[in-house]
Order: sequence, then C-alpha cells, then structure tokens
Amino acid sequence: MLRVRFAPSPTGYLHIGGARTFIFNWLFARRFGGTMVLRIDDTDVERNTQVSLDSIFDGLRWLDLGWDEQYRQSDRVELHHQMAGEILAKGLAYRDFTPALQEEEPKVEGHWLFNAGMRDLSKEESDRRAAAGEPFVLRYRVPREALDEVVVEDLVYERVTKSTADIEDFALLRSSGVPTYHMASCADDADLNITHILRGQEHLANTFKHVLIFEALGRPLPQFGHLPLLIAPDGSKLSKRKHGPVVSVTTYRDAGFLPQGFINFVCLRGWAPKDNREVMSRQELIDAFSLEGIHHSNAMVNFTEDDPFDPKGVWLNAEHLKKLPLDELADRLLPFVPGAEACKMRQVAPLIQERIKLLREVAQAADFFFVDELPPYDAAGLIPQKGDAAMARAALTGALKILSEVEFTHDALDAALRAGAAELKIKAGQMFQPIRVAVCGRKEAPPLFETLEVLGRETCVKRIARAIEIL
RNA sequence: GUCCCCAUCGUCUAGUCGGCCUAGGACAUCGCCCUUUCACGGCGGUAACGGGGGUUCGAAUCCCCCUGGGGACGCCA
Repeated sequence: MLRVRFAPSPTGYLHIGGARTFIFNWLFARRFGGTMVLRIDDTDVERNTQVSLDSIFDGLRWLDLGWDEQYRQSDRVELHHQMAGEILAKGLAYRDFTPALQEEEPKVEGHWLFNAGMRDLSKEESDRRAAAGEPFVLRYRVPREALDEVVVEDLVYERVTKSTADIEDFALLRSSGVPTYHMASCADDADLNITHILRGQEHLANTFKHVLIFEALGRPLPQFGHLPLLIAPDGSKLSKRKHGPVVSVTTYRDAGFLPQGFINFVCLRGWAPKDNREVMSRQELIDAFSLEGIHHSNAMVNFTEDDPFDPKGVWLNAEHLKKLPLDELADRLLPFVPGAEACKMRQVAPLIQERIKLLREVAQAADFFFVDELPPYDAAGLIPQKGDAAMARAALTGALKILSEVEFTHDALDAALRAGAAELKIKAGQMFQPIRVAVCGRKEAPPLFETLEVLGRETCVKRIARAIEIL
C-alpha cells in the first residue's frame, strides 16, 4: 500500500513551494491509489504559532485537494523518545554533555563533525552523569572508524552517495528532551508506514542522516524522491523570510487565482507531462503525473515588486477562468465586488469572462455595473474618432431618443443604434464610442449591446443625459 | 571552508538511452489580421544548447575539466 505524507511545520504561512510539495504528493497518491497523510511537524515549540497553523490550513483547504489522515507530531513525542532510546541502547548514539551555545556566541566556522571527548565517554560515566540530572543532547554516532558510503537511491536524482566522513554527529534529542526534526520525522515516517517521501531538494543532504536513523531502527527504508527547488528571480530559494507574502498561497487566493489555475501553474514548475501539454485540469494532472517527469534543476517563479505573479501563472489562470461554467464564475467573482448582487453578477460574468485573468480584476473591469452613479471621467473621451464635440452631442442625443423607445435586447439595440448612426451619417464606431464612454465612464469596456442590456434602460438613459450635460 | 545537486530562448520547457534539431512548444515581447472599444482568436518576427577538451563517421544529447548557480553543514524544520 502506497503512503505519502506532507509534513509542514507551523513556523510561517504556507508558501508556494510547500504547496507544490503537497500537490505533488497528492497527485502521486491519487495517481497510484495511495493514502495521503497530513502531518503537522510542530516539534519546534519556540517558533510554532497558531497564526501559521491557521494559514497552512487556510491554504490547503483553498487548494481543495483534501487528505486522508491527519497527525500532529507533538502528540507523538513518546514514540520519538522510545525510538531514540532504542538507538542509544544499541550504542548507535551517545550523550553529549557540552553546554548549548548561546545565541550571541559566534558559530564555529567550517564543518563541525563531532566532539571527540563526549563521543568517547564510557557508558558508565555517561549513565552516571545522566542519572545525576546533567543535561545532554543525544547524538547519532556516525561511523568514523571505517570509512563508508551512505547511499540514497533517489526516485528523482537516482543514486546519490555521501561518505560518512562528511556527515556530522547530528542531534536526535535536544537537551530539553524535545526530539529534533530528524528524529521525530524518521520515527513518524517509520511508524506511519510512509512508503514514499517526496519533498524539496533542500532535504537531499539530510536524507543520508535519515537513512542512518532508519537503519539504526531496523526499519525498512521508504523510497525518497526529491523535488527541484522553486527559486526567486534573484536565484535564491523561495523563503517566507526573504521574499515575504508574495510567496504565500493566500496571496494568490486573495488576488483571485482559481485553485485549479494555481495548481496547474505550480505543477509546471519542475515537472512537465510527456506530451508538453500545459493547460490541464485536476484529473488530467492526476492521469499524467509521474516521477519521471520531474526535473533535476531548480525552477524560477517570476515575480517582481510591481507584479507579484508569474505571467505564465496568470495566463494559466485565465485559461481556467475561460473554462469555468458561468454560474460558478459568478459565484467566485462575487466576493471581489463588495455589495454586488448575485443576480447582477450572473449577468455580468459572461461579459468579462474573457477579459480578466484574475478574479479580482472584476472590480476594475465591471465597476460601472455595480454603482448608481459613475465616478467623474474625462469628457474628452466622449468625442469619437475623427469627430468633434458636435458629433458626440448628436450621437448621444440620437442615442438618448433611441434608447428611450427601443426594446432592450441585444439584437434590437444593435439594429436601432446602427440605424441611428446611418441617419446621422456617421460611422457605427463613431456612434458607439460616445455611448460606451457615457455608460461605462471609459473607452475600454465589454461589447456595447450586451452592456446596455445588462445596465437596463433607466441607467443608460440617465448616464447618457448626464454625458450630454458635461460635454 | 567541506559536502551534495544542477546547467537548452528573458521565464517554464520538448529534446524517448548521439543522426529525423538549419533545436520544437508555451508565456512574455514586437508586428500584422479580425473588430464598435477592450479582450478573445488567427498569422508572423526577435530570442537558447555557459566555456574548453575528448569519444564518434556524426553530440544539445556520452566522458573529463573549468566556470556559473543553488542547497546542506543547528540542541530550525
């Protein structure tokens, strides 16, 4: 039975890299009929926050992918201790009584391996000092006598090795007694029978330690697969600290990404289907997903100060927007226009579906549908191409008369206004532009007849009359 | 500093274990067309195999070196 997990630590909001790890695990599980485990890795009591935890769940729920089992690492500390004890009992770990470094103390330069004095402490003395209550950190005893290679058969990077001479005696238990990430993570992965660990490549170097822990525990090794990192335009790994909220999943949500658009985009960083498809639904992603398609090199997320979203992601979102059923689109649009009525939004949705790339753009693209009075606009916009104020006035006056009488449907409006233009001996465009600006307050807008229809006779007449006044 | 990983257009990538690649697609960008504006759509342009050695009849594809980038090295995860 295939089992995968996503194990975020609640020390910051869910960012796009974490989301991608979750999504890949989920896809992998769904593709091969596995179980998706969500485990909150909250062993760092100092840095955990409720805000982070909420943000992670916010992000994951928005993705709307779900998971099958859920655990909290802090509930399982007993297990971690038990397994750490096993390793100590086997002589594969030792107590290090060296006092912890203070924050201010400069970190020792270079590669630290181990503290010889502590490593060689006799069992008797170690037990005695521990019994006396002296604090210690439990360290893994990495083999140093015989040089050996730790091998990771990575699902993505294939065979990766590291000499034990280059692995330091890493900590299993802190002097506070709290298990470290390595200990807790491996103990849980073993206990939860995780079969495949898909995670960011920053863990590749840690994996050698994890292999050592699994071996010490005598547990079967899970399969590891490391994902290339997501990097910022400056080339460094995406991080909450350095890059701020632009990398938070909720930022994408609040800007009006569709979950499926976001997921689609994120999948295309570091992975590609064999047939080079790009716009893909959730089901298509599941069907196409495989570890063979995962790349080895890092992928950039293109954001800037001015534009926090990668243009490709925005484009993908627009593609998904265009595929959305109109009533669903209207529902999704609604929160982005405060005070908008649902029935009105349903009428507006088809007019802007091809005109917005992010849901939030509805506020600019369709503002004039949702206000009683148009905000002030430049009257110069009322003057048509190759025309003057007199022409604008004639067009608007003519329109006013037509709109007061004509049936307010697309075809009737179309016929009547074209006839009106002909009568005035002006081009259709010269007739339409003044009307468009009069009712929308600007030149760029959805198609005119549909717009008039949705706005309704009363509003149109009122706005055109006003336009004639300010002309 | 030590170790690990990586290297095709500005960005995401295709390139099935060397020849079909005068390197394909997408986004972005520029131009044209469509058109009542905007948008959509259609057509076209600019734009890449980091460098040097090998191996081979033949290398973007294999090997080595260099360079460049990233990551890890914590009683953080």
